[in-house]
Amino acid sequence: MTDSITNRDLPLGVEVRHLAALEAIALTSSFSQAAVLLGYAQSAVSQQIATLERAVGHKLVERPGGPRPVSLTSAGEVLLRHATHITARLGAAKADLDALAAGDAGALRVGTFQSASARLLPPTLSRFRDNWPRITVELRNERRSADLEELVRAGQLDLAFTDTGLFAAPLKGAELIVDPYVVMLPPNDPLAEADELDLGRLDGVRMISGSADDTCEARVFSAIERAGVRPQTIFRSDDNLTTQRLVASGMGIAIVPLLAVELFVPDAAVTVLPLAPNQRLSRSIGIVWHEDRYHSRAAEAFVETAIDVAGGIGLPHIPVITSRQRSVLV
Amino acid sequence: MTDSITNRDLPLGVEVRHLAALEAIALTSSFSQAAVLLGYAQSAVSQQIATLERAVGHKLVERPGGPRPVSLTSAGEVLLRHATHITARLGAAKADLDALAAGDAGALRVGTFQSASARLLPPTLSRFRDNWPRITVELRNERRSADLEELVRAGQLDLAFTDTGLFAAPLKGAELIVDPYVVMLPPNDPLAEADELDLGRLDGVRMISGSADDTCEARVFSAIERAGVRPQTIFRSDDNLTTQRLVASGMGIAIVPLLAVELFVPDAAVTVLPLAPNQRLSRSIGIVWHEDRYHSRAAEAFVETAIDVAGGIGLPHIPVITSRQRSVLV
DNA sequence: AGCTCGGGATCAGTATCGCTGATCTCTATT
DNA sequence: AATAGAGATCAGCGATACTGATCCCGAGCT
Repeated sequence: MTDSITNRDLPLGVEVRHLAALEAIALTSSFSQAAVLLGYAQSAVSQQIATLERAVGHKLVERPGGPRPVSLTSAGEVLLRHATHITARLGAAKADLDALAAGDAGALRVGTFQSASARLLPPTLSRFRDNWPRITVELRNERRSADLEELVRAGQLDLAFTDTGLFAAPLKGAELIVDPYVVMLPPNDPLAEADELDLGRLDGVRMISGSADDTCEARVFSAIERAGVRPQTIFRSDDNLTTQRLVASGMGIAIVPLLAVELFVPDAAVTVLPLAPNQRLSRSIGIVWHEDRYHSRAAEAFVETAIDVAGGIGLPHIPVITSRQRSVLV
Repeated sequence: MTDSITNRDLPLGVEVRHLAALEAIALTSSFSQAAVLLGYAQSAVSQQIATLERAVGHKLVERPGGPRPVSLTSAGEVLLRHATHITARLGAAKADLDALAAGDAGALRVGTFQSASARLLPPTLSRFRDNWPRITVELRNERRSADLEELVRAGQLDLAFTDTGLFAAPLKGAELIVDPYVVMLPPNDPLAEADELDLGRLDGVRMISGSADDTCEARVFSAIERAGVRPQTIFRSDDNLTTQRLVASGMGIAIVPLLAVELFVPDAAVTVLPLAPNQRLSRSIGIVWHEDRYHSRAAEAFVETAIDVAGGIGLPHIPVITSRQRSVLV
């Protein structure tokens, strides 16, 4: 370590409230609005920024004068990036200390994405509630699992489900389940005759895909590419059940993680096939948290419960079952 | 976003200097020593902590009374983790603003690890110096590339070479070169007869390995495991050249990245063989930086130079050359 | 042009805050 | 018991971070 003590004293006089002021200004593009946001008089904010600018030795805010909105200079932008992280971190610290104080009560902020919510979350939640009745679980749904990780990193979430499969610092995590990709077909599709699907047969086939920026979609796309075929995407859908309904109505096929398939929805009956053995594709669903943050006993218990539930879903079963009696529909 | 504005005002009155005080106490286990460290009187620190404790509503420091050293409570530990990151972040902000001000002068803190330093760094450095003479490059060597990434994350380094091959947030990076693993053999070793080495032949063979906690070593180990053999590690060495000398003196063989091999050291002549085609193993060497930090033009240029140099090293060549005239020694 | 208005800077004044230095208290040591 | 070392406490002062009033400036209106 080059030694953080000797160079820590350098940011002489920079204090949290200055950074908060900078953020408020960035947000509102106005000193006076920033002031009301922070509960100060306008002159206070004006002086705070002046002090901050003196402290760091840079002009941070561009004041065009007159009624025009103010903006950050490039130095201001640079500092702002750090400021947001610092205040976020402080918020996280507060949350941690609250959680510590709350003990077995308090809140647990959990992030989920669609297909985790569908199958994994309800049983986890209900079992968790039985054992930790005084914990309020606050759920937050995001479309992309990467966004959830970002929220955990920023301290806005205590736990998040993820399907990226990697727990790089500052994230720690546990793997819950390996979820194989399967093909959803209209029940009477000719491709449904086989016991499995070879991606090579998808040339020109009509497909319902996920959003282009989805990790799932990326995985599927690269697998298809690897197989050297070009199906045609006739529709993109964010929503698993929508996709399934589209498939059920015969519009095309879809390749989705098994957990995303709703087997028992009457009007969305589809046939599910595994992929050919040498083309097997899967995602690993896990749960992550921030290594630096206080991991309450409740959070710990939530993770344990999730692991337990995931084990109970019995991944070994499902693909076997589905591939046998491969047309599963009500 | 749940909105960082509404809950930002919660850490009422917590300021940077309080966190700095907490850190100093954690470091010294003493109020008075913390005070001299920070340049305050002892009473000041005492009051700062008191204020901080009042602000967060937790006892943070355990004062056993008398001459016994103080320690942090669990709440103190929790807060400390955040505090270190916050102050580190502030330091990074300072460094960024300095770099911004310095323009084409100033410092660039670059992290390296052994085998990157050996081959990639010198030409990069010399070319960089030609174009950016006023930039001081501060080098820092770490044994493990993961540690370097940690330093970049903490803002202690502006750039770092890496061999983990992944640029997960908050790190961004560029790939420089793919470095294949090769076998180093004593020149007269019977295994050196072949044009390549099949890991399957390593059962019981004496090996010089790397440290057990090294990523390189982990990769090699798992490849060997996959091949289903059990060589015997007779020695572990951190130092590439030491390893090579040990091999040269006939003590055993070693599997190392090609860039780690010193081809022209007189008293360390070894034979180098590629691995069998289906057992090819490589690492990807890249260079990383922090996505939130100010990426100066100099840093940008350094990356470009490194990419350029890496391209010039001509990875295509070397393995071919070595496998042909496979005994390379002076 | 001149006027007006919105928004930031400035300034005086004050209440607060944060530091120092001296003193007090406590506990382990002798 | 006396001592020494370490933190808490307190008075006091100097710095500072607010408020509120005022000034200043540029854009847009008439």
